[in-house]
Amino acid sequence: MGNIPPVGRKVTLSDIAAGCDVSRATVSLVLRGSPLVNKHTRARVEEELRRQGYVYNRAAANLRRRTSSSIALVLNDLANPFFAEFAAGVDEILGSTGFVTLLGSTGESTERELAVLGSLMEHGPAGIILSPAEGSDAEQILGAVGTQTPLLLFNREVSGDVSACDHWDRLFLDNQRGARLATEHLIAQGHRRIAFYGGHLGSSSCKQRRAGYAEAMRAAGLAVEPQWMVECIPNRLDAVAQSHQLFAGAQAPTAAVCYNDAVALGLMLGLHQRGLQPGTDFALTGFDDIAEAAVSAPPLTTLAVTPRDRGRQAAELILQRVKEPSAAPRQTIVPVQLLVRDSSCPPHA
Amino acid sequence: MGNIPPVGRKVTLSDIAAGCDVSRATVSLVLRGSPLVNKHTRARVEEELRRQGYVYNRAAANLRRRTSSSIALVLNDLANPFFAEFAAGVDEILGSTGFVTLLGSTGESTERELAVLGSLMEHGPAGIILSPAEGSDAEQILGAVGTQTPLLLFNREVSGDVSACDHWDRLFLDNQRGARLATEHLIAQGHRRIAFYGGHLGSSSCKQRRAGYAEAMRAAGLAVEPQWMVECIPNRLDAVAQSHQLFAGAQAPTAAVCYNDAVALGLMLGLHQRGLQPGTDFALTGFDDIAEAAVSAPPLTTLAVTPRDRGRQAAELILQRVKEPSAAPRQTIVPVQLLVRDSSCPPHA
DNA sequence: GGGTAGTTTTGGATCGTTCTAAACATGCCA
DNA sequence: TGGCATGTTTAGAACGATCCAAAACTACCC
Repeated sequence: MGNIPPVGRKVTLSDIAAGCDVSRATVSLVLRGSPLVNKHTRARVEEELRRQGYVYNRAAANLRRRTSSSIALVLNDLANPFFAEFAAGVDEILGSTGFVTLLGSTGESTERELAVLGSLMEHGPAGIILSPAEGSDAEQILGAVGTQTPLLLFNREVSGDVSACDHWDRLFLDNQRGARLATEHLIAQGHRRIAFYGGHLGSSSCKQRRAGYAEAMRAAGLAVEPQWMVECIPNRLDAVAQSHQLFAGAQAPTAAVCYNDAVALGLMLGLHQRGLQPGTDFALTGFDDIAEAAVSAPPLTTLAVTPRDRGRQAAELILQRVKEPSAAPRQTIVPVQLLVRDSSCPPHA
Repeated sequence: MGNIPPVGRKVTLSDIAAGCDVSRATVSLVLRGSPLVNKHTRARVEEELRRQGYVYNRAAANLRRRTSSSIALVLNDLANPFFAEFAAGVDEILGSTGFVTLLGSTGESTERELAVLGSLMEHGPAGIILSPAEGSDAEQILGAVGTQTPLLLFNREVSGDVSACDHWDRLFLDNQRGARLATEHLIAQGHRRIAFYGGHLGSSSCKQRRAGYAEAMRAAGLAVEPQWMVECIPNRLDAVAQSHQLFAGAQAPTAAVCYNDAVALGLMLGLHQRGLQPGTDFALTGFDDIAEAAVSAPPLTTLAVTPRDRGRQAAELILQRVKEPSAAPRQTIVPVQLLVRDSSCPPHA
C-alpha cells in the first residue's frame, strides 16, 4: 500500500506525485486533462488523487497563470428582494461558468462601498458588477478599482466626472419609458391630476422616472402642480410618513405614479390612514414588481423588470468583457413591462 | 522623477522595491506596518506605493502564509428574502473583519449544492456557512468539503449518517417552540379544531414545527384529525393549490398553524377562493415574519426570526471556529418571537 | 581602532501551481 | 548504425507575496 495522506496539511500536487512516482508536471497535466499523458499513467494518477482526497488549489494556479476565476458583485442593498433576485441570477451564470462570486454589500453607504471595493480588489477579481450606493462618486470608485479591472455599472449612474469612466460597461433599466407607460396608463384610465410620488432627486433612476412621467403629462397637455412632486426615502416607512404632502394643496391628485413598489405600498398605508381606499378612491402604480406587489390589497399595477434575468444578463456582459477587454464599452438599456392590476382604477365618481 | 508604473501588468511588490531602491522584504514590512522599518524609509516606500497605485495581492500572501481570508456562504435559496437578509448579515460581519464572502446559491438542488461546494473549496475558504438544500446527504457533503474546513450548518439538519458530521457547528431556529407558541395562541383565542398546514415532511424544520404544534395540542387535551395535517411545497403557489384538503373531511378546522409565511399567504388566497375571509372566518399564523407579513390583508400573525441578526451570528460563530478549530462543536438554538397581528382572530360565532 | 549593542535591511528559500524547453523512449527507414 | 519523427515525461524557473537568518549599518564607549 502507498503512503497515508498527510494529516492536518492539505494534499498538494507534490503529495500525489510522490505517491505514484511521477513528476509534479505530469500530475498537473492529468488534472487539466491534457492528451499528452499516457493512458496508464493517467489512471494511476487519478487513482492516487482519489485515494488522498486531493483538492485543487485554484489560488495557486491563478497566481502562476496570472488569471482570475472570480467576479466581484457589489450591491447597495442585498436585503432588497430586487437585488437578491439579481444576485441569484448573477451567481447562477457565474457558477455554471466556473467563476466564483465575491459578494460585497454596501448598505447604501458610499464609505463602505469604497472599503468593500478595496478589500475585494485585493483578491484580484476578473471583473466587477457594481450597483452603486446613492451618491457614489465616479472618480473615487475609479480610484478604488483602477483601470485594469473591467467594471459593469448596474441600475444607477454615478455622479461626478463620468467622462473618466466612459470605459465602463453599463446595464440600466428603461426607467424613463417605464414611468411614461405607467403615466399614460393612468391618463387612459381617465385621470387628469396625477402626482409623482417618492424617491430621491439625487438618484439617477428617480430623475429618469420623473422625466418619463413629465413626458407623458406634457404629451397629454396636462399640467403638473409643484406639490404633486413629492420626494421621500424609497422605503415603505418614509413613504407612509410623507404621504400627507400629496394633499397639502388645493388641487389634490386623484392618482400617483410611485417611484417603486416599496413606496407605493407605503403610500397605500398612508391613504388608508386618511380614510382613502387605494384602488377605489385613489389610483397608484409602482415599479419593480416585487413579490408583494401581486398580493397586496389591492394588487399593485407596476413595471416588471425581471431582476433574475437582469442578473444573468449582467453576468454574461461582464464575462464577455473579461474575454475581450479592449472591445468598445457597451451601454445596455433593458425594456420594462407594464403589469396592470387593480390598484390603477379609474377616478372615483 | 522615478520610473513610470508598468502598463497592462499589475503593480507588484518588486515594482515598488525597484522604484525606491529597497528590497522586496522591506516593502513587505512597510505594507504590514512593521515597527522594524525606519521612519524615512517607510515614508519613501509609502509615497512610491501611492505613486504606482499598488494593490495588495492577498492571494499570493495567503498562499505563502497558508492562510485564507474568505468564508464560503452557500444558500439553498438566495431569492428568498429570509436568506437575502441572512446573507446581508453575514457579509456585514465578514466585511468588517477583513474576510470576503464567497457566495454560492444552490436553488434547492442537491446536485448543484455539491457542485457549488466543490468549486468553492478550490478557493480554499477558511470556513463554510451552509444552509443545505432539502434532502442533502450528510456524507456527500462531507465528501465535498473534507474534514479540514470548518462548517456551520444553518437552518436545517441534513439527512443520512449525521454522526459522521458531529464536528460541524450548528445554528438552528427554535422551530418547535415557535410552532408551540403559535398553536397555544390560537388555542387561547378559543379555537379547538386547529390544522397544521404546509411544508415537506422530509425537512427537519417541518418535523420540528409539527412537533411543537402536536405538543401544544396534546397539552390542551385537543384531538388532531389526520386530514388536518396537510403537506405542500413551501411556496405560495402550491399552498393555494392544496388548500382544499383542509376542508375535505367532516370536521373542518377553524384555524391553521402554517409552516411559514409564504404558505400562510397562499392559504389566505385559497380561503378567499372558497369564500372565506382570513382573519374573520378563519384564523392562521405564519413563520419567518417576511416583509409582506406586516402588510398582507389581514396582517399576518407570525414568528419573528430576525434573519439579519442570524446572519451576523452565523458569521461570528464561524469566525470563532476558524480561530479555534479544535474546540468542541457547538449547537446553537435561537429563540423566535411571536408577533400577534390580525390574522389570528377568535373563532367565527 | 575595535568591540558591543541596537536598529535596519536584505538575499534566498518557500507556498502550490503552470510553463518551457529539454530529455527520454520507441519505432521506422535508409 | 545513425537519423528522424512521434509520443511521454520531467527539471527547474516562474507567479507575488512572506519568513528566516544573517548581514549591514549606527552609535557609543573604551
